[in-house]
Amino acid sequence: MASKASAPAVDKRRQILDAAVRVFARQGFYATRVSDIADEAGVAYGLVYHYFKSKDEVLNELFSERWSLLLAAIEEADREGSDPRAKLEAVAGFIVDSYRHDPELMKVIIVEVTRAANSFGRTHLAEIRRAYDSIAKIVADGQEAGVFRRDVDANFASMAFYGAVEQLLSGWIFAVIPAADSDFDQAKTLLVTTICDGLEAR
Amino acid sequence: MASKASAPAVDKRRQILDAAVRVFARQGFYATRVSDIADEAGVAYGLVYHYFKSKDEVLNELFSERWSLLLAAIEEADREGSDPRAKLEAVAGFIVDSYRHDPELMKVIIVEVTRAANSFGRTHLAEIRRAYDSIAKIVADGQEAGVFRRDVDANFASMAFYGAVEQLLSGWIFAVIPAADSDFDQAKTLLVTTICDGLEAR
DNA sequence: AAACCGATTGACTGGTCAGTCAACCAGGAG
DNA sequence: CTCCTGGTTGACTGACCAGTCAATCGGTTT
Repeated sequence: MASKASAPAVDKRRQILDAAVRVFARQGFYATRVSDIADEAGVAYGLVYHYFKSKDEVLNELFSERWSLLLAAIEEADREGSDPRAKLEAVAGFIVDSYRHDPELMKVIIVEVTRAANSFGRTHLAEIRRAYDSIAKIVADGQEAGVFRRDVDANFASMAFYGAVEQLLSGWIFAVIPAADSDFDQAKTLLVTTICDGLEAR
Repeated sequence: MASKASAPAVDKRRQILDAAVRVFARQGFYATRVSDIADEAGVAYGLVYHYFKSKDEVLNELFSERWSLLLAAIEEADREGSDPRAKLEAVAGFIVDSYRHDPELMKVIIVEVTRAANSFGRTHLAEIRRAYDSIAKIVADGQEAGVFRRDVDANFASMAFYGAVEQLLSGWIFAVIPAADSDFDQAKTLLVTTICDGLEAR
């Protein structure tokens, strides 16, 4: 019987996925050769095809793995948050922390999938949409409760909020804005302040 | 002497650029063959290389052409606007109108350049940044004038604002939010309302 | 009418790469 | 010790395509 001890010393499949993240982040999906992934993972070329149907499937797997966590986090924020604002802060916090924890993976997901309207973005549109919808629901509930104004459509607000978050990550990815630990912490509250309270002095 | 009448009946270079927009928008840059562009433009394959050094240069040209208009528009908004809020509304308005007027071109610019951190986004980073900076300046001036709160960093606010705008276009591109004429008009004011006044009821 | 010249054509080439596959290896079972 | 199985290897191939280039065309100049 195959005991745990006799399992392969390392999970090659995982090894390939992790290597793919690094290479995709560095070169982009299209500029990445399957051989780059294999080299980075320290396995033979053919092994990539033992675990994955195609190069596309590697990226699909990376995306779905991570995005399902995001969806779960948004739904948990909605369930557990005390008020709409706290819920939005939890969502922003999760995304920012995801980036802080694994910037390469988040870069790949955003650049190659979420913002790629012509390739993987289309493929995963349904999953991506689910995130927008969940955020819109938070806003709509806030309106229902009288906390949020009703003259801003909830779907519209959801896009604006998510767009602001993603653009921040984009700024970090492009290195156009500073990305120190303090910046990440500030970002969470600043994001919610901006969207909920607005820029105008009062 | 070459009179205007004897000039080529149609500007083939322009014809190629316009065709490229349509093809890039439909298939994405990477999935587009140079022959697709030539076919769409109704010219021979080789002519594309008569007018452009490479396939990349076609996209570069499309981007730079349009982006310089955007930069000019932002700076004009800054110069002519009566107050910070009006300036931001002018910026949002210009971008939204750009999309309304030529959605395919804006799709290409956003999807293939602005959001492509690994390829053309890097190439044009300086130009893209200039837009962020100009918007940040509008915000900073607003803070200076006491109209905008000072506890939200101007660069941060600029990213949030631009991100919200771009995500809206993205929503239209992906067809996740409705894109009727009335939606475009509403978007302009809603965008500014959200960012300046915030979502909270008051 | 002959030379000229830039615009236009499209067949061709050289290089690249995703995906295949036959062989190899390790270790468990009989 | 031999067979079997599933993980692992990497050379190979078929397709694809960006970019080249020699030939052609049409209008101008002399």
